[in-house]
Amino acid sequence: MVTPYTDADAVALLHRHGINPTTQRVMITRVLFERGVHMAADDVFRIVNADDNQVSKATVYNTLGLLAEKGAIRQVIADPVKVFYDPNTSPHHHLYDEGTGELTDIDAIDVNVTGLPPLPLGASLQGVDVIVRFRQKK
Amino acid sequence: MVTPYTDADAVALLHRHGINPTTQRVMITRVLFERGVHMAADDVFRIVNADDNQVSKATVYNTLGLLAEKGAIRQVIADPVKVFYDPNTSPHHHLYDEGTGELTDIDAIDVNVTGLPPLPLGASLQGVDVIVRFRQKK
DNA sequence: CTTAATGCAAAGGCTTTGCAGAGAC
DNA sequence: GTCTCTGCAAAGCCTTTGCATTAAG
Repeated sequence: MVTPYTDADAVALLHRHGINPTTQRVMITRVLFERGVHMAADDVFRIVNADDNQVSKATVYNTLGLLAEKGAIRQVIADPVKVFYDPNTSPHHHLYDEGTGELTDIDAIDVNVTGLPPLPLGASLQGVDVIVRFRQKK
Repeated sequence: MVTPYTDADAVALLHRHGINPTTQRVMITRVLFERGVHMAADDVFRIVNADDNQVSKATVYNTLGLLAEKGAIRQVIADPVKVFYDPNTSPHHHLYDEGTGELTDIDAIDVNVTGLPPLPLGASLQGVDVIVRFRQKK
């Protein structure tokens, strides 16, 4: 499903995270937030360039890295081969199909993680990832 | 810390998982289980070849993959760049330092994950990974 | 002798980097 | 004019693969 997400929305989001909203960054942001689902860098690259726009691979990688670093999106490490980028930054978890490499969301509403130990001194928590890995029975 | 872990222990472990215990496989198994900590394939490769033994990179990768597939060790996907292999297959979770890439264990004894949704039909659970990501304050 | 495992080197996929050119203010 | 961003291509890193060689029973 494609949620309405305008250039103005993207610009606002970028500003909110202290990122200079250039043409390419806005395009990349829109691709992610319109669809609202995590994708790999390569997916973003392909989609951005689908409708004749031109954004280089380097810019896609750099921008995704920047967005993640600034907290506008979230990196999801679940696949041994590639990183997913998730526009959903609210607490939620992931279901990972080891057969297909497909990643889907689990709402965090009902999920509770308790009993975690305290962090090392001077450390700031970046997030708690819960990844449920499954495989289709053959 | 290096726990006593003999060739015979390694052979027994391999047998238990239906793996033919060849010289190289025993060496690799010992490296992991003596130290008892997760390491990347490259670490294993370096250690195995440290004391003049000769095991090729391909064999290290193949063996680690085989051990993981057979359930003798566990793959940990926490670093965007490389896969860790963990000789500890009992339930436990991980603390990941985004700055250094260092991975440490969290006992699962006190950790509880509740409220997970049911799996898709015909799926078998491979595991639930909890990864606590932190970063040193600068 | 037959089957399985190993080693080497090359290839592959994802990501990062260096640097020149283009764009923004 | 200065500073930032972009694009291209090359390089980097981890991992896999193909195939000939070697070991095992």
